[in-house]
Amino acid sequence: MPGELYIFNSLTRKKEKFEPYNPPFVGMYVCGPTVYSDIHLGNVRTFLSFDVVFRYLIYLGYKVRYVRNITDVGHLESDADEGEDKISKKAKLMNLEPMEVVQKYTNEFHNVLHKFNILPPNIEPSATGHIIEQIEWVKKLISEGLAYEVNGSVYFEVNKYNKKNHYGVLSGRVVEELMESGRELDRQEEKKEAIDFALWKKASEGHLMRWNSPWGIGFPGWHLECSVMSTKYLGDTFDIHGGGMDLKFPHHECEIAQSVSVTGKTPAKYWIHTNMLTVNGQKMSKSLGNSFLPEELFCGSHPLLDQPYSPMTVRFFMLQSHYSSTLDFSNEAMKAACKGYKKLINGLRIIREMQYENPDAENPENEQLVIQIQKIIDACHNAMNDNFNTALTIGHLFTLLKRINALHNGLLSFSEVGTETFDKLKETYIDFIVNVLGLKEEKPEDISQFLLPLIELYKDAKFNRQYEKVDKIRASLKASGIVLKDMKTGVDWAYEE
RNA sequence: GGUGCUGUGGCCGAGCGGCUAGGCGGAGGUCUGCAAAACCUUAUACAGCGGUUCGAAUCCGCUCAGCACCUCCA
Repeated sequence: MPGELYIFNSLTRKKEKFEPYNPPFVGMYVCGPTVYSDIHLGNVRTFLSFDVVFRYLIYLGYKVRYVRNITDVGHLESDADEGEDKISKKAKLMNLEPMEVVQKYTNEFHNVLHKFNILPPNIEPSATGHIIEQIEWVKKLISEGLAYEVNGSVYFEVNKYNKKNHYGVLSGRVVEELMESGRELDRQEEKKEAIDFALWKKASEGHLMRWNSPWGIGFPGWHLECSVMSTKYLGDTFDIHGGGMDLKFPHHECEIAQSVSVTGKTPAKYWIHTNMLTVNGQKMSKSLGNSFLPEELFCGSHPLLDQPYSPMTVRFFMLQSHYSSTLDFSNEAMKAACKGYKKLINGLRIIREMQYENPDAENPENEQLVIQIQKIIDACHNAMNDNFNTALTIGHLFTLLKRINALHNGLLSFSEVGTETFDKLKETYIDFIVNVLGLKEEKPEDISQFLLPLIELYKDAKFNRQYEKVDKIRASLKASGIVLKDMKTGVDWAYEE
């Protein structure tokens, strides 16, 4: 039985015992992508990290409602609430309707996550689907006296909020310092203070995404959607809120300020922030030009890559580090991960088929061994319970794998392990790899690479009149849905109809 | 300038006061027609300098190197 789960809470900067508000239910909100372009591998890391959190909570028996949003409006291009909306800009560039851009990249996003075996969330709300709710929130914030309207835009007044609350609880920032040490902030004609942030922006003439509001035609600010949607689907208070490190400030800070202002409560109990994927020690990001797309990775087409890497290799690679550490991408590390992954997954194939067999009186149950295996099984749980330490878990799984392989090739007899321990070993290994870590077998799709040499064998056997062999090959292919066809022109194959 | 983080053997990467992490790679061995796989054994570490402690990779101080956030970013 797994013990207690501890989570590092960014809000308190401490590891805390996980006690959901309303067990067995758990509410988890994770900030999703802005769908204005393809997601890169760094983005994938974040969603992968939360996928494991989601999976492990389910594994522990919680009923999880996982909400991950799609940002399809309001995310501005340049600094300090100025500049164009990212989606809007892309739409102009591609000569598409903004919602076409949104759909295109949302589809792509789903596609990519699916390849990495990342489970879909239970609810995936979009910002544009919640304009009405967002307008309601802006109204509330104005009536609370914490927001003000200027020229058809509405801003959150951070200073005022900070009098009664602490703007900066999460990121450890102090408002006074923020105001002093800010960068050139001369462009903020509208705002009272540079640190104020937009709740609603007036749409200029050419702006493509526009909605009617009490303040005129406009669109919602970026931070608002998460406050609105998280509380709508998970309640004023919920258990886990997650996102990448780089969202901590200002995005999550603003979110807290908004939610506290409207509901009077800090929205989430546990905040989880995942760390960045780096390349040569630098954060992977589009602007630095060191990012690559999952698709480029799968076919090895990017200059930084010297070979293709499969989705599960990448998944394994990422799980070998802790979500809270930076992870550096390199070809060497990926190649090592590729081998490691295959080793682990070969073990999965073996143990799935393996049955306890042949009790053997000469080798009675080895008490030491049994204790050792039990200990490692417990260690797997303990590792995951300790703030989702997937790297350690994998380490333990490799130790279990040694026993599995030894059983497989007869270096260890089943009776030494005993039925009970064997069952537990099998269950743990499969459960952790498949359900918790979300790793799966990658069966080669291109069957032709097996087919051709097999067909050669078939021809040889036929030529030598080894019909037993011929029939065997035929049967085995048939089992895979392939039929061989003897024709005058040679041997061909077809999918069985 | 402010806030925070990191520095582990050839590479990646856990560990956060005493006990072999692990993977890849290296060396030796077992098995095998050969090979591969697998199994067993093994070497190579905690950026530097001080301090606390019976004991430090792990705590404290300083130094050096690097990163992230403070602007859009997962």
